Amino acid sequence: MPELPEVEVVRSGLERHLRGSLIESVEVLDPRSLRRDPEGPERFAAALSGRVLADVARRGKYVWLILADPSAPASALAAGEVGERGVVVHLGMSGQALIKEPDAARERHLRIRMRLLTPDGAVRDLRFVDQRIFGGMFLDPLVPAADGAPGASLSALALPLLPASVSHIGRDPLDAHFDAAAFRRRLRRTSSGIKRVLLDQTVLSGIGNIYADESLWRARLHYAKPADSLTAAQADAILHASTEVMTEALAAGGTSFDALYINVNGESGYFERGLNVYGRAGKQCPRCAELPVPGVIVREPFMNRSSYRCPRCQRAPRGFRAG
DNA sequence: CTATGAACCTGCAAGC
DNA sequence: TGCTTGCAGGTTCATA
Repeated sequence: MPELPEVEVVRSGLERHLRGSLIESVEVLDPRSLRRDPEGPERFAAALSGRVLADVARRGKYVWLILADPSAPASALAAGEVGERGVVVHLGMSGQALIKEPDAARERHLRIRMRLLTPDGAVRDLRFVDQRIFGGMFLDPLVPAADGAPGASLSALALPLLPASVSHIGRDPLDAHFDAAAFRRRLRRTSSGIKRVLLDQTVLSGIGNIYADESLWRARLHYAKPADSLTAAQADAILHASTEVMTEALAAGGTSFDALYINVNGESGYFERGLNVYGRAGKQCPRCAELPVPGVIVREPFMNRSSYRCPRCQRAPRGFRAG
């Protein structure tokens, strides 16, 4: 469910609540949420209990909690002295990371609970709630970023590290070290449809089905247009559009269609009203609305899901056949 | 290497 | 009132 803006809303909320907090205990209520953890629930809980959280970082749709170095003094936190592992959190389609009072009612899909002691002495829960269990948590070693730049798109400590299992994920468009020239070169190397490329998290990360469609609408491009047929200007237009739409969505607290996507305090974002095509089949294209014959948004099957576009603004490439 | 498809899950809405 | 089908903000792995 969540794409970059929604995940960043969660990351910044976690950072605000978790930096410097002590993990007192960990309770794994459903081991399926630790499917990707190599050592299993008991060792996961044991490894985290008693540790302090130094930072919360993100690349694309992946978030990770960085553990403080247990042998370093508290003053080392600010200097970026951190432990060797991070706790990766991926929300999948329906995951939530919530900060709650410990006695708050148990959520229906609560999967993992961490009891925390905050630096100012409060006791809080970090709760991982996930209806569909496509997301999860796992412990992962931190490794140097390939380019030596900070491994995360955003975090307080600009560490040149990231979890090993996130290292294949490309930088996201909001990352200060995103390489636009490399992105243009990558597009020229493939004849895949542009939306397929935008959804490939190794090319650039953070874009999912909503923001792919919204970016393509803003750039007036059809999802099936071969990447290697795009001009440099069109490639830049996509990059500009995706950066713009995700920045706007982030400012609005993300996109929420229902109670599934919420921030760490349980609040919904309001960017749904900023969407121009996604989920709007049968409605007029906002850009065509003033024309004599306005375009009407269509929904088309694409990669076992849906694509939304305006047939007037986003013409099919030559020889394109739907389905 | 690229490109599909299936698998992993639960819940909700629409249609019969 | 059921029951069935389709659909949902994602990723990974297996098969052509």
